Amino acid sequence: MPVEVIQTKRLFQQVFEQLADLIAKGEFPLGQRLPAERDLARQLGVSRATVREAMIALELSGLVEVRVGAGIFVVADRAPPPMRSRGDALGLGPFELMEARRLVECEIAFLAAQLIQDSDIEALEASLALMAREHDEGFVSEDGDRNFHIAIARATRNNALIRMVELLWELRETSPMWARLHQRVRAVQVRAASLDEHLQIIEALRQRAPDLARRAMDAHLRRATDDLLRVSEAEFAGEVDEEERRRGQRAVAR
Amino acid sequence: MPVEVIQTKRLFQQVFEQLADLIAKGEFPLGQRLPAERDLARQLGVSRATVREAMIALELSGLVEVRVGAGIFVVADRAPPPMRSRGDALGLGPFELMEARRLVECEIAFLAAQLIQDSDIEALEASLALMAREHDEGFVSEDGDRNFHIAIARATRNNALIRMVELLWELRETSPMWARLHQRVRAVQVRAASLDEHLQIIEALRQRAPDLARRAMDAHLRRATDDLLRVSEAEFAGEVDEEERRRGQRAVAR
DNA sequence: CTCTTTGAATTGGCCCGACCACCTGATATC
DNA sequence: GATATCAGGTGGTCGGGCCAATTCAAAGAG
Repeated sequence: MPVEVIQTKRLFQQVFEQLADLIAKGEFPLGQRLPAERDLARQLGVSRATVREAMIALELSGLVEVRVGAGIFVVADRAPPPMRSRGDALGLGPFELMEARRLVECEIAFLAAQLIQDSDIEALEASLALMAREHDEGFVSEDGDRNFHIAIARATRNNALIRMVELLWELRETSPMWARLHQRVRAVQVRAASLDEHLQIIEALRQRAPDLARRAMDAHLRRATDDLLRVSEAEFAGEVDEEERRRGQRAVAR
Repeated sequence: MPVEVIQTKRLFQQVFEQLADLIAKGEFPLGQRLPAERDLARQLGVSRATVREAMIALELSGLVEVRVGAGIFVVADRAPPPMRSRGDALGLGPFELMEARRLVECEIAFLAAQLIQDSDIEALEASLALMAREHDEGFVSEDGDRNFHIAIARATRNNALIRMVELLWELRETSPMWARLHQRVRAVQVRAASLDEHLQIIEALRQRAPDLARRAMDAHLRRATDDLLRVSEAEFAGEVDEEERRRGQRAVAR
């Protein structure tokens, strides 16, 4: 027989949910001060410590702001985003990522070439130097690579674009297939080629040549996709599903 | 003279950060039990209530798991997403958003036209119908618009691209300038034009015409940017800073 | 000897009352 | 009218206390 789920939630969670609900329903309008902790505790029939714990949860959720000595104020009426990346990202394959990167980073390079400043170029060269150092030491972190691509986005001075490139790298870390595939790619060592391609991208940006920058970025990402594809064919013959495989080839052939 | 920032952080935050740091550094390996709350309180020189508040923060961050009667266990060694959207998004302007949308959504439309299936087109028509209904009733939610653009991304079958379009709409909601600007745009009513443009995009996708779809999407987003620009000139002469203004005009003229 | 029971120790959950530093707004002062 | 002052309210922190859940080893049953 199916058993009932007993009130297993901790008190502060119940308080948190109730308050979050009231805020969402507009019972506590945006900007308004919540009742004092002591009052809430009395009204809810719990101790002040419990209310405080719920407040910390509300604060971490970005719903309220605590102003010492003044009170607790509503600063948002709903929790941010459900953070869909968790669920969705599980089925996210390496070629999806590369396809998305080619789609946006080429255009970002195009735009960056029009807006880049000398200080940005210095940042790019620093990232390249980091990659070179990592390469020499055999210590292959991806920080250099990541910094490089984010630095280009930064050159557009567009926070939305920066955020998007960051998202792509965050998604990569949640992709289960990625780790294994990319480990193989690193073993095959293509870092030298990658370094050279990055250098060409920098050169195009330095010349403020949008079309050239876009082409250089496209070539870079296309080769990276090729490497992934080759490795996936060699080592993971049955594991990469058909749709993914087609995506990889389409990305190359398009 | 530059003043020092006083230790204004609340105690539980300091405890939280210290513990999160120790966990990240591997001092408390993954899966291991943390010292008892009472012990931590004694070692840290704070009260148990403070430690408990920090624990709640750690738990909400997904770093630890509380098992009543057994102890508190490390379940992850780093916070999931840096959730940069908060900080960055504050300085995020409407034209940044539109620039980013034009950059990626045009290419997405191009790709979608190659991969779209009949079921996707039905979803698009449903979104359009929702928009039309919203328009007739004067009840202008943005759900229809949002669904429409996400549905196009969905037609690419690429989860990374879908996630990116979702991100752009999430960012919009955190943009302070956006709400005010867009409210004005709605007042000027351009919904009818928007509906027609959406229809043309659907038509291009139905014909599986990539270039046409890209152009239609570009025209749509360009007009939307134009409207924003016009409103910002009329109503917020001094409030939109110069960089933002240039971005808007560049986006139109490019 | 193995398996079960049981109970003491440990742990987190929750509450109480108190004190402090800080913020705010009304009051008193100039 | 502008400014300085002060009392009340607010969150921050503390220490102590009791309870329920968990654990695990010792005691008991087979």
